[in-house]
Amino acid sequence: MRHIRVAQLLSLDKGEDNIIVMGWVRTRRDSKGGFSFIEVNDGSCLGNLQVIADSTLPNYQDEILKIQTGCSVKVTGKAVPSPGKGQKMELQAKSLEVLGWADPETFPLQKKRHSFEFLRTIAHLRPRTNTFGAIARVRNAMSIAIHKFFQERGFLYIHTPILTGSDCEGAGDMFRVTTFELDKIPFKDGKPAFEQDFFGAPSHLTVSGQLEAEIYALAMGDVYTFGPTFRAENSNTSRHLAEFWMVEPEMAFCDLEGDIRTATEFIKYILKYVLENCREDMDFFNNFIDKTIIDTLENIISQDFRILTYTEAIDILTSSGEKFEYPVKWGSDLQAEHERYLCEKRFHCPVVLINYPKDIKAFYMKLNEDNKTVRAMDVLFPKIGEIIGGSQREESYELLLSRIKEIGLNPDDYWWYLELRKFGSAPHSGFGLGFERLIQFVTGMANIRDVIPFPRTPGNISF
RNA sequence: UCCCCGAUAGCUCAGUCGGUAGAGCAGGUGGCUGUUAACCACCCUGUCGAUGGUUCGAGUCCGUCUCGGGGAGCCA
Repeated sequence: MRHIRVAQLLSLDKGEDNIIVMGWVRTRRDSKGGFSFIEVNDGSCLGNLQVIADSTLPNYQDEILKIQTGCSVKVTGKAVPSPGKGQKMELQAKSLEVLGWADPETFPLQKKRHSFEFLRTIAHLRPRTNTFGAIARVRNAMSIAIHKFFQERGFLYIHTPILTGSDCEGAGDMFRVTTFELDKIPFKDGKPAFEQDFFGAPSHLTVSGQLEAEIYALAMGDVYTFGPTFRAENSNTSRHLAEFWMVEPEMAFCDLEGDIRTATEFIKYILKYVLENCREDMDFFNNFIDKTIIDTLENIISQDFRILTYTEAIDILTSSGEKFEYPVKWGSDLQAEHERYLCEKRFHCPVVLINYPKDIKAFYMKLNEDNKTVRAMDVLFPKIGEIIGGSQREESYELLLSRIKEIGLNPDDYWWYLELRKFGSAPHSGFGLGFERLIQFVTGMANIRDVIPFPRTPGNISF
């Protein structure tokens, strides 16, 4: 007896006896010829295994005829080439044991299509659907591809902290972490007495591992982080989560051009990996979610990304003749409609925008010689907008210090970050990529809440 | 957080001019078939999101709230 997964069984090139398969029933069809077809899925692949259960099985009348969508079963039998259409192999059951029943009156999943909104309310059951099974497999493959890409290039995987004492990372509102009883917080001089809290200081969930990654880049060379990130912003969109996963490479002795090269190669590598390793799931997305998704991915792999300076982008937008709701002006941030015009209408490919005005970018970005712009880079994708944000970092102690003061931050809070520029400073660059946004792009899924198993958004922490 | 749209059977939705609700799917029963989103017939299914108001009468009109969707902002 050999327990194998459905994916393995379906790819057998000849029959094999004494096989055990375990999984969940998707549908049952009875033949009055004296047997039933039972389709079993075990998550190993999109396709179901067709099990043939003959009426001579001892529990045929009592159990097998009562099997419904959702039951878990253990099937022992012989894998044989299927005489029917639609599958190469099938399993002739010698025994079929129901491990867990699913009352059809109350089991919420049906054989028909459900809305994603409904499935979100049953996140404990939605991975048993075709779409969410496919997403889980693609998400897994993309995670592996991320590690493969960096490991093949000698990057070191760094675990940066989830809990942070720096409340000034500057990338948005943070979740507070405390062990205080909320109804009896100790106060001192009208403020919470943080010195009595667990860490003895105000503490938060991280909004980025970048600053810590820089520490390791300036010791190990090329490093990357890949982990959860938290933003307490009240964002209610199809592209935002309060908890999401971010990939953040950081490279020593690397300038903005090297940063762009890595980002471009990285994205293409991931897309290629998914197309090569998740063909069945990608065909599914292409058929049922977005009819152009495979073409789109193949196009992006074969195309060069368009690199433009912020100033060039402003010129293109102002001379485009296009009517925008928000005016285009040098010095103000580009709106979603502007980014969409560049990607979708003008260049029909991903666009890399560089050299943004310093006032609309973070303090740690390296100042250009013009003293007005910084060595920033945003990678803009059609439909989903900004997917990567990165920059060459300011490596000059004096310039970084004056930038920190200029925007009103306290240099004491950044003492260790500043010291990196004092002792053996070196040019270095990095970027952050929103993992779920890339999954959205790869699968064609419209809502980011459907590409993470358990989405956290304002007002939603169930499951 | 702002703008727009929506909430009706387990699911997906229709519901006209204000007159106490319907279809498909699912489920049940029977039939049929190496079937494969199976098919055919019959049967069952409702706090019309919550709350207040207008009205003889509200799923329908008005106010408030909750939740969801699309867009915007913030960003990845």
